[in-house]
Amino acid sequence: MNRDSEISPEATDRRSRKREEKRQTIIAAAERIFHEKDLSHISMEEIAREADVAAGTLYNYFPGKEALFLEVFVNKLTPLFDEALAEWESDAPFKEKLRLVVNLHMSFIHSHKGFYEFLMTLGQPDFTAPGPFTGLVELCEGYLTRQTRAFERAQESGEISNTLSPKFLARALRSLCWGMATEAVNRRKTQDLDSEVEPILELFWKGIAQ
Amino acid sequence: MNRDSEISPEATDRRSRKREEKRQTIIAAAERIFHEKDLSHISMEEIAREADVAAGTLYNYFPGKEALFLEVFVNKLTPLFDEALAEWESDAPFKEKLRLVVNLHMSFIHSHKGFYEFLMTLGQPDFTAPGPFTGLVELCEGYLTRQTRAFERAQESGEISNTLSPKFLARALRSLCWGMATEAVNRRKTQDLDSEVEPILELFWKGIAQ
Amino acid sequence: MNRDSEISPEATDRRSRKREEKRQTIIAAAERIFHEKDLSHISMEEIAREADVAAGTLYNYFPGKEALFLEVFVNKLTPLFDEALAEWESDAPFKEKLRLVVNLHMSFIHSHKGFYEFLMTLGQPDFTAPGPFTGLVELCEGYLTRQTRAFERAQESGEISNTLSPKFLARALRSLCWGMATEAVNRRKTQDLDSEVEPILELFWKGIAQ
Amino acid sequence: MNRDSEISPEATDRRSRKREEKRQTIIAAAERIFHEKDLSHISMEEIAREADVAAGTLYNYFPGKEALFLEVFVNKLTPLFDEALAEWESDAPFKEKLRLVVNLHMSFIHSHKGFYEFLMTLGQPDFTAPGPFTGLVELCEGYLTRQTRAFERAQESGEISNTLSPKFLARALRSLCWGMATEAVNRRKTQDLDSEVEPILELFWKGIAQ
DNA sequence: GATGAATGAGCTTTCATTCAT
DNA sequence: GATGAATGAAAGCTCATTCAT
Repeated sequence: MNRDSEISPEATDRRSRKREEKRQTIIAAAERIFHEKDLSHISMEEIAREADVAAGTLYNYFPGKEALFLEVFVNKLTPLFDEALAEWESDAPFKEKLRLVVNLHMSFIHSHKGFYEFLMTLGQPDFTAPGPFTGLVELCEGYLTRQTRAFERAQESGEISNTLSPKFLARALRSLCWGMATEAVNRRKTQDLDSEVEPILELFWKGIAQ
Repeated sequence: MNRDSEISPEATDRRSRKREEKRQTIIAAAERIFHEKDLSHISMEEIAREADVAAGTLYNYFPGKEALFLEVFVNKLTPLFDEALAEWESDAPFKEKLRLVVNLHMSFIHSHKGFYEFLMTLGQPDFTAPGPFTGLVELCEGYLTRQTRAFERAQESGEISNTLSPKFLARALRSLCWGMATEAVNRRKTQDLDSEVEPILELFWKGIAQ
Repeated sequence: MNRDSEISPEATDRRSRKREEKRQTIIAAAERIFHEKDLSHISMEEIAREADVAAGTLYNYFPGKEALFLEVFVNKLTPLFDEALAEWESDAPFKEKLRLVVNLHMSFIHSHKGFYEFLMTLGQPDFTAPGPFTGLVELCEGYLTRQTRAFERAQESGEISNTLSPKFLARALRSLCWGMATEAVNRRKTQDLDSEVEPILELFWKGIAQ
Repeated sequence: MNRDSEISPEATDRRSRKREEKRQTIIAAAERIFHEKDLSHISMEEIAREADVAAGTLYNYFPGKEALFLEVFVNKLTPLFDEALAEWESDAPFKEKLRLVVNLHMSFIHSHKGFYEFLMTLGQPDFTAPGPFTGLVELCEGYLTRQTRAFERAQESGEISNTLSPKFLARALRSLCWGMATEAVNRRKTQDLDSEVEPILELFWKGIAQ
């Protein structure tokens, strides 16, 4: 009853809106830098400079470096995964869904290459041991699981061959997308990313077609 | 009569043999540690301890940390690539060569997971810009190029479909192998690595078969 | 007619009463925390949280951390010293007064151990040099002086031996109480604190008895 | 066989002698500063400056700040305790031993005031919980235990009254010495420290004499 | 050549204090 | 008056690299 007695609800609202905006400013700054560098080469000082705040300010918003990046990852990956899953669970023909999902991932990687590099390391002992990035590992696993179910259903309905396990297919698709996109991005041929989609689709589709 | 006049050739030899031995001792030590940890978490002190030399000694053999690891990578990758290329250039049926190469890569990854994780980061600006690991990037590119030629020849001879570019195929194969092996290693199901080879082969082969 | 003309005395009163209440709320919060931790491990943020106000508010009531704690100490010590002095200045037999005062101090220490620990550091250069805690040093000195006079009077009236200087006796008594209480509290034998009173009294009394 | 092969034993010796000297230089520097300030106000940087080395160098000799100070304390306290125990275990008349030990402690405090202040805080939860200073706590306890036995023997032989428990006496003596010495030092009347010995002795002796 | 002590820039993090709202 | 976000100067600590021996 004490501390709120003199503050109008609107003021509180505006403040928390501003706060949320700044959180996003910081996350965006971290993301921009992450785009260019390895996690271990990014300093909090650098993020602060990019976000145009003092170093100490970061700690008003995130308990530490790892927590900050966890949010960066989760914030970016969640909408991607949601969109992809909506696709998988639609009624379109399987090949169509495949094309759309590959497109989705490729263009995401196009603009978020650093994420995928980092995600490749999530299996390292440091991370699989319960730790700061456990939440992220789980997020990715969850997505993979639901993707696996999409392959399962397609096999059951006879849309694709059931020679290979659905789990293998989900992983293989992921590997192909990541690998190809990474290569393209690394070589700075990002304009060609779209042109990579059809070959992947063709290779993969021929590989699984009934 | 010149400044070398007092050193016998044999002594020089023995000295340089000893020197080379110590170089290898250090490289081997670095490799053992790299097997367990991220590059940025390995300290020169730690390598020195593992190699049973003083920290300063490392700098008599390598100009710095990055140069040391460059050698580690090159030393391990060269024999792998050589063996794989010998395979590609043999006269066996293409599908057979494919199986062998996939096997080769998967089992290498099995015992050198850290290498692949590191290699995934080589495309980052830090590295593609001329830098300490340029040599490594070139080594990998060279391998990829020669692998590409193997696909080219197989298309020319009609052994495989020529719908997809050989360069795409070389990269797609690499992505599949790395992606699948990494997953397997991450999940600690290393004993199952062999069982991954056949699915990859099947998916890929169906995708490219004439 | 002057600038206060629009504020009724009662309103002013109520305001200053409220202000004083909040001051006390803050002091009480700081005291509760001080009970558990070293001064240098207590943050203003923590005090604010405990007092259920914002961090900035503390600075409307106290110029800074040290000033805040100065008040904490003075507020707690003043009643203790007042009670002890009332005792010393009573007409009871000296040994009885001694017992009561020892009891008073021991039980105070029992529930305010942190205070005494802190007081032990007041002699450090940081503090004896005129500084934020000068007021506290003076308060303690004042108490000691009046306690010294109690010993003086007892010597003059022949109640105790006058071999030792009254100033020495006052300090020795304080040392004994603090030392023994601290030990007891440190050892978590706080339930035994009462049983420490009699030995102290006996040792001290035999030491000064006529 | 590798790393030592080229280094003569003398060189090794000289090096470790130098190392030990520097250790002592650092400990001495830390001690000088500790003499003036509270532990929590001393920074590693400051110690390094006083010892005329770089900040990082400190960490070549001690794993951290606490470990450094632990050594400071143990190094200074051990000889004091040894000397005092030799005294206690001698055959001199008890009163004589008492005088010597009081003298010993008082003059030690005279030149190491900071130590005693710190020691007073050793009972705090932070420290009694197993932690960096556990070793120090044990050292002090060990001394107190042996001092307690000295009182015990004196009671058994009838040299002193056995009304009070020997443990109480050991603690009371310590409290008196510390308290009185601290006061004297705080007031900068260090020249008068010697004159404090006799009053303590008189008070304490009358208190325990048979 | 080998050694390992010394360096110092860099890191992440904490926190008393200020100040716009 | 109250708020809490922002500040920035520390702090403790790590480590690649240098260099006298």
